[in-house]
Amino acid sequence: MSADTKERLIQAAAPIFADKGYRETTVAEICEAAGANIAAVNYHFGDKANLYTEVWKYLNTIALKAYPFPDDHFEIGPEEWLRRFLRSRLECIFCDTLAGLCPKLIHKEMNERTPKHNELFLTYLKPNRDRARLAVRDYIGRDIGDVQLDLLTQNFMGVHISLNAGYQKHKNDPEHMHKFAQYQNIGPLIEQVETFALGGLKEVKKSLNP
Amino acid sequence: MSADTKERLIQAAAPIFADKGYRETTVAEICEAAGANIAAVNYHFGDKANLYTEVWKYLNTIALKAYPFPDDHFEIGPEEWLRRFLRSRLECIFCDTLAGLCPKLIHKEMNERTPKHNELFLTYLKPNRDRARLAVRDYIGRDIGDVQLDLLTQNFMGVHISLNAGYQKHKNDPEHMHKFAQYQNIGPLIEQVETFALGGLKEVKKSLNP
DNA sequence: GCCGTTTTCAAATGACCATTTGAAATATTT
DNA sequence: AAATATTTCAAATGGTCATTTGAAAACGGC
Repeated sequence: MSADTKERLIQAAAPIFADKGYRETTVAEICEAAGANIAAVNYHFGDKANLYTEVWKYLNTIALKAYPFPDDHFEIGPEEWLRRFLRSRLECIFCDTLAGLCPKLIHKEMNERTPKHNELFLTYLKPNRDRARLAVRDYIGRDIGDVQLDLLTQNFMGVHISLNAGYQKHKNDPEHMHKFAQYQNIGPLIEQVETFALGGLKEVKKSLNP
Repeated sequence: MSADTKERLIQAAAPIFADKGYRETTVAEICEAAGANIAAVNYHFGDKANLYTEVWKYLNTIALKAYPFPDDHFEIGPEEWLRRFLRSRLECIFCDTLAGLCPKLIHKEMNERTPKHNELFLTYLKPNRDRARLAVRDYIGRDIGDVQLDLLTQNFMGVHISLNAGYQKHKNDPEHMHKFAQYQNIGPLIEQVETFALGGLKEVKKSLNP
């Protein structure tokens, strides 16, 4: 059945792309994992790059459903929004369900210029950054230059991004395995990260006092 | 002259590897840039991977000389050490001399598993992380679990790492060009980043109060 | 159960690239 | 300057992959 093979290809490709990135993943191994013929990817998707964007769509939908973004911050205020945003990112990174493949895929993409990089960046990544920037601006609450705001947003976002990078890097490393993954109660760790990120913002806010 | 060609290859390869990473760089283009024959890399270095490690050695030496690490922190104290460490990393990232290629190369390597990854990581990256971890531990100054300390170190290091990633990504992007690069006076920006990173540490320290 | 369409398949194609080869050129030694 | 070692060179080799091809198989409407 056609639709079935197409779905199987996406589901088989997702963990492989997330594990090895775009270039290191071969069409052959995806097809093998999906139990499909070597020509299946080109038949169903045209080429490897299109399958890759389908995998993004697939994983992003799953992750967004399991770890939704907080609503806009007009009600809860920017600080609480930032806290919830960060928490949902961290929970997604450290979860071991399918949704966890999404941060993994992002991590791989961030440092590889795949054929679809710009499209993916604009569709899936930039909007989040822009929303966070808005919240950071409102949190600071006074005049701050564009460059300074971009820098601060980058710092804030960098907290979970670099955690993601470190986690992906060491997750399967026997020496580091114990670190976060097998830590039963991840809640206090997440709180510590929140304290760090919000603490950084707080000090910068303080330093901007007139 | 032999030694001459060898040097030329390293110097020509450095900016190319730093720009495109290991895999995307072809031996052919390195040789062309160096004005050498296609066989020169294999003749002088054995293979592409060995040339790559030579480039690491070359750029690391240059960067370390221009932006040295602070001395051990028994005299200046851990907070000042962390501040100086961060500052020297940031200055290196934002400089536009040859030394700036080193963070660029690191950035590329971090997310690509080159044949020499483990060796390079252990030689050039891990020692810095371990030194920073020591300083963070002394800064906190009281009992903190291994996992918590690793996490906090990762957060602190992540500040400049993710800044490096963002900077490398957008440096040549016409829309973002203005952000940091053409900013004449980078000092205040660096101070803001320091405030963020040290502020994060400070809050975590505070939250650990008995 | 026949016919047009869709999907699968194994084998071929062609592009890209690191590395090898062996001869020619250049440098070094005596 | 002859003999030897080193370095350069253009062309060939071989491996890896994405993609194509055209025939076979499965499917769906009638």
